[in-house]
Amino acid sequence: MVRPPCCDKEGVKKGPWTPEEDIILVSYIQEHGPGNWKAVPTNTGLLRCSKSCRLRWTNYLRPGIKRGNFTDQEEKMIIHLQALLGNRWAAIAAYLPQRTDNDIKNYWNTYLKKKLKKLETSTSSESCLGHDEFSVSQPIARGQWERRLQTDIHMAKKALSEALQPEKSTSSSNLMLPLESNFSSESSFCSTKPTTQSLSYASSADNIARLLKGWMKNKPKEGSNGNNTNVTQNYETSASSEGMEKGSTSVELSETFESLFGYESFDSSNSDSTTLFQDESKPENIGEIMPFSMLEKWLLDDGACQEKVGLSEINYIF
DNA sequence: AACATATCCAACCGCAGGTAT
DNA sequence: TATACCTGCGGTTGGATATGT
Repeated sequence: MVRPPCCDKEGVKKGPWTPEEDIILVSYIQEHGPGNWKAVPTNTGLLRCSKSCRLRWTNYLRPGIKRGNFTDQEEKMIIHLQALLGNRWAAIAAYLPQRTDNDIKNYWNTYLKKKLKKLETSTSSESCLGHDEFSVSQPIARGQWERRLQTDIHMAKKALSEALQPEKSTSSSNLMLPLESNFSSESSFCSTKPTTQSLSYASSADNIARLLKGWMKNKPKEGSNGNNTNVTQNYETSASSEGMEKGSTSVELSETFESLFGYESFDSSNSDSTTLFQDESKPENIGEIMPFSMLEKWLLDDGACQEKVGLSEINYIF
């Protein structure tokens, strides 16, 4: 069938969003909830296509998005998940609920890929083998790759274990940094690199995010479509993250990590368990992508299990 | 200081899958 | 069943900024 292009209409604005447009969009979503994107430009008067509105919301304005400064744990998660899942950024983003697929994709393309390549080059130079990070099918190179992965796995496990101990979780708390603290902390926000544009506009986004705070607390009214249920749950979670900041308990933190790494989190039948994954992403697909318990074990289990499970999975990829 | 080059990342594009009619 | 529409995804682009010469 012939599909009309989405954004080729005249009078449809393209390019960067202005703070004013953001406020209009956020105000509208605040009132009606996300979803039914087709109606958004019409109802708001925004000269944007529905797709652009949805993208702006999901990638930038949506509450609970953590920006900049990927933590070590996040970085390792991305590396491992990319090795397991390939360039399925949405699936990877499902494991990092505070990050958007776009963010992860950008991070991978602009930083991690180069970093891994550099690592691989330095490693390969030792063995006088020329190959990039993805051509590790050669036995010798793969051995080196596996060793590095094992080290990474070990470090990730260690970090996660520490994260599960609230009193020690200062660094790992970044993994679940709540929206407000994220924005309120200039250092955490702009520590990756001082981008003046990002900073200045981040302030706008910050303000918009704060506008949403009241809404998160008051919970948006039940939407007319099915999406809103999940989205509402997501905002509840955001609000609870806010609670974490004001006085997080070990139970909350543990639950958060259970949500992050728990198999039950993906059981759609368990509608009562509100998790960070229950947003617009498709948790039910994750089970299809791979057995999540495998990854769970890989990252969290003891060494023996780690090597058996993790490496067999990695070998499978290669 | 001026220019060239590299880097980053928000946004766009096209395609695919799901759903409604 | 066929068609139209909506939404989500991954790849790519282009403008802004940083860095090097």
